[in-house]
Order: sequence, then C-alpha cells, then structure tokens
Amino acid sequence: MFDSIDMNILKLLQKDARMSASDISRKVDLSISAVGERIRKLEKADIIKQYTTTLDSAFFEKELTAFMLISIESPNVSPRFYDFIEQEKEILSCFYIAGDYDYIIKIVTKNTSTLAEVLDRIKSLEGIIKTNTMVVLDTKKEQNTFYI
Amino acid sequence: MFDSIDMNILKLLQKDARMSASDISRKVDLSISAVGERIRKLEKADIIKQYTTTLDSAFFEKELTAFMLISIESPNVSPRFYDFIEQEKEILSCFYIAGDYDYIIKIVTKNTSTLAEVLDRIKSLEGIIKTNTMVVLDTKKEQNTFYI
DNA sequence: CGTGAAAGTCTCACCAC
DNA sequence: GTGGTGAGACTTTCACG
Repeated sequence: MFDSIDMNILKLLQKDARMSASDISRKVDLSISAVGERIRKLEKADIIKQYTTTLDSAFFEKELTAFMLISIESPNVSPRFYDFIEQEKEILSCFYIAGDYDYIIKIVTKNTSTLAEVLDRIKSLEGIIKTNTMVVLDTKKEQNTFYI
Repeated sequence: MFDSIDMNILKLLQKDARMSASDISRKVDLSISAVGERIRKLEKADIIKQYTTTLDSAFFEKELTAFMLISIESPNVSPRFYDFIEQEKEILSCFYIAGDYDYIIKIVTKNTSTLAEVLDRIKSLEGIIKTNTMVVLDTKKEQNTFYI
C-alpha cells in the first residue's frame, strides 16, 4: 500500500511541510501529479496528521519550561483535573503514568513568577496529594515527534 | 514591527502549515502579495522556526511512551551522555533539570520489549547513578508547542 | 504513472498612500 | 514605512492514455 517513495515524501514533508509537490517530485523522481496523489492518499489514510508551524518561544515570552509530577487522591477527582489541564494554556501536555506519581505535565511559561502562578493553581485543586516540580535549566534535545 | 494581522497569519499557519497565501489573504483581508511579504518577514525574523508534518505514531509502530529521570555522577560524563542521547532515535527529548535528578528524557518506542532495550543501553552507560522510569498509560493532552 | 491543458497561485516591479 | 495591482512564471488539478 505504501512504499519507500511514500516514506521519502513523508521525510521531506517532516523537514518542510510547505515544500511544493513539484519540488518533491524532483527529489523522489516522480511526476508532479503522482506526488500529489500520494500525498492525498497519505492524508486520507490519516498517516499525515497535521501540517504545523513551529514558532520561536522567545518571541512569545515562553522561555521557562518545567515538568511537574502529580499524585491525586482517587480517580473520582480526575474529571475536574482534566478540565483544569485542558483549559490551562501554559500546560502543553499531560500524561497518566505508572510509578510513584499519577501524572506528569509539561509547563511552558514566561518566567519563575508566572510559573509560580500556575503551580499555585494546580496545588489549590482538590485531591492533589503531592507534587514535584522540576525546572528545566537547559534543553539538550527536543523533537516534537519521531523522525523517520 | 509585528501586529495582530501577523499573529493571525501565524495562528493559521500553526493550524495548517500548507495553507496557501491566497487562502490566508481571504481570512485576514489582505492582498496575496501583502500576505506573502509578511510570511517572508516572519521567516526572516526567525519567528517561524519550521514548517513540519505530524505523522501517525501507530502507523510507524511508536505506540509506547515513557519518561525517564536520570542522575549522573559528575559533569565530566555529560559529553558522552549527550552523544548517546543525540544518536538514540527513540529518545525524542532530553532536558537538564533542577531537582532530585539531573535529566528527564522522553522515549517513544514500539512496545515494552523495545523500551527495555533502550533502558538497558542507558543503564549500561558509565556514570549513571540512578534512574526512574515512568511508562505512559494514557495521554490526556499533548501539544508540541504553545498555541497563540 | 505520465501528459497536457486549464485553473489556480506566487513573484516581482511598480504605483499610491 | 505600508498595502494594492497586474503581467509573467510557476504550480496544481484533472481527464485521458
């Protein structure tokens, strides 16, 4: 169904989502229309989830990243917890995990004082047993997604 | 320098990096050439970092995510540690953090047995004092980047 | 999968404000 | 400095081989 040419097209689109079908056609040695059809099929098969743009965090004053481990009392409080997570714009991700804690969340904010505000809002939620915040000092590697 | 129209263009490109300048021009009520020039300026100012494509992890057999906290012996071992992190394709990110541990890394792999292989390679590195692995059971929220 | 024609899109020099 | 216009070049789409 999908061959190595498709994988090559995906690789190129991962590097530059705005690459034109004609540029891709030159790289993969196929006609423009064939490339266009393959891309359409990859989109339809939902192998391509989204074309997105990565912006400069510094420009938007989002220079502080932190991870927070959270333990909650019982599964009952989870729905309210999820609602909170959902609407907090500075919480980028939240994973339910196995281990000493129940959740790990990633926070991206302006500075230590805006981080403190987010932490206070989390800690004031009902049912939070314990938290552990790890402030990021340096980013050694950061990929949004796996690269093929 | 950059106004609310630029912010709108960035929002649209965050949602769909392949949106044509003509489609954007209709949404922001500007001519195609004006939109093209604004995009060029946003790219040149490095506010737009990258146009990328998000792929379906299931299709590529990357369905298991885990976080690992790592403590290392001394800063001396860091360079070799970074080299290792860099070349491990299944380690998507690595952050140097303040707290009980020195690093937090995100691993995306096929299943528990491929995860075990990665963990073994990490633990066999010299200078690793302690590790703590948290397997992701469920993803409640996941954004690559902040949304404006 | 390729071709070719039609439709659509982008680029650039130039104009107006 | 900003944005608009129009011509030419380029790109995409689609029917057909």
